[in-house]
Amino acid sequence: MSGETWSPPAILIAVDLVILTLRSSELHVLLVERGTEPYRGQHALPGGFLNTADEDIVDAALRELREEANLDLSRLHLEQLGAYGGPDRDPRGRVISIAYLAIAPELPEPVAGTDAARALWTPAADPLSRTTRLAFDHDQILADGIERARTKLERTSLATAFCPEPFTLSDLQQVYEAVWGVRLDQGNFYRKVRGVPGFVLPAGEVRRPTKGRPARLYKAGPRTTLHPPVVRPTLP
Amino acid sequence: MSGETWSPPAILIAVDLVILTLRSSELHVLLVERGTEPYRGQHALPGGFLNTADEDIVDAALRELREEANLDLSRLHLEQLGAYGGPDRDPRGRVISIAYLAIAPELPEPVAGTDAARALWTPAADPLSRTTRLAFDHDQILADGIERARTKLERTSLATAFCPEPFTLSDLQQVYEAVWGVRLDQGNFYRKVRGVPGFVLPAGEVRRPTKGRPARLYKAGPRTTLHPPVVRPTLP
DNA sequence: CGAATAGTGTCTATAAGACATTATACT
DNA sequence: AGTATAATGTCTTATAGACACTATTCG
Repeated sequence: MSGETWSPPAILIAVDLVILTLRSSELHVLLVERGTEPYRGQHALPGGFLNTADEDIVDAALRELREEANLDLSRLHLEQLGAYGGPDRDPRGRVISIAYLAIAPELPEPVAGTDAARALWTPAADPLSRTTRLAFDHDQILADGIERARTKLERTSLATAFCPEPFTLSDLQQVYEAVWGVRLDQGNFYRKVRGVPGFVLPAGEVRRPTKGRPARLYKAGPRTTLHPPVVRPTLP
Repeated sequence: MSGETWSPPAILIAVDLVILTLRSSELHVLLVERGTEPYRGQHALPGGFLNTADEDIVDAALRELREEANLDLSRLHLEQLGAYGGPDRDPRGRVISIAYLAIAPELPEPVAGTDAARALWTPAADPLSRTTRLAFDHDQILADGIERARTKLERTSLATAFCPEPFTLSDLQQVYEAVWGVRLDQGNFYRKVRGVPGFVLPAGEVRRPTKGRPARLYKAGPRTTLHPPVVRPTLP
């Protein structure tokens, strides 16, 4: 840090959110349709500008989260993805966006809130196979967010953040399958999960959809880092 | 910039660098001694403010890198750590810093450059055991940088970025041992590394320190992601 | 030769993958 | 009974860890 007396460059700080959840066993991301230029009418990640110079960045992310999505905020995972902002990112001027990854269990009423009319859940298919391009560099941010979620499933208990509590081990397995886009062997998955002490804790019992044997219920345990990790099937 | 209804919050964008390298088989980080307030005389990560509103952030990071460290820029790894900036981070006003992790092999002359007098390599011991506190939130940034390097050693070929080419497998092993702070079995390490196709490629042969059998030389291969990963010994 | 470092081989414990089997609900 | 889902068990294979052994240089 050196300079002291020159006027600061005019740079706007934005916050963008990659909000992931599971809907009917599929990974979904919350998008909004832009009502103003630029990229009017196109889909984009929810977000907005920092209100004041002394607003905390995480607070701004939480504010946007409340405005856009009606999620279970009590069990919310929120982490920063990073800063995005090439000089030509926004035609209105220099904008640097701090992107956040948010993960929460689905709620009965998925989309409602101040700006709800503009918000919609869309399948978070791999950006490559995505038909429409997102505004700004949001395709890149979304891809980074999904990749972050995928890698963190291996070594952290992030998967439980997708599940309303209490959940069954089948629920948890569906999280891994949906986020990774693979099928896992049920028996091996059970053995793995229950072999990591503190990952999940027993809760009670219930039957789910009037079909088959009732499943045991669990809640997230105190362990946040997984040893040994739940390894993703090797692709190459 | 067009005329806006509200003037943008006065926010300064800074770039800070966690520059890691290996010196005499120990992980070191480049620090500078601050010559101005605040935190005058205290150690800090090298960095500076964005020059202009249209300067690319990565360019600013590279500029600081050139100013502070005389490293092998041809084999440089540079990745973003994230944005840091609580409202009270800097007493001079609102500053949001984009932190980068830089990794490069050591050069014969380690520190020299424009602001070289202020720069010094210090052992990157775990921040907990560190005796002096860094300025601002740089202890946190440094800890995040080291942790990022540690996890990326497992699944990427990042370790080769620490080694001047060509390198021996012992050199590479020392990288893992220094960054992870563990001892690895040589035989198992050889088996592992050579079992990942494209991780390292043969180069020639040489003897290193007039002692013992000469070691084969390698250079970094095309593979950047490691399958299967080089797993860190389980701690808990 | 001995010391020192490089590299290979081998045995064992552990974890993963495939897959069969049992368990418990429902209609 | 028949079906559907949950949970456990078993066998095989791959991999990690420990460690002994051989190889090649130097003095």
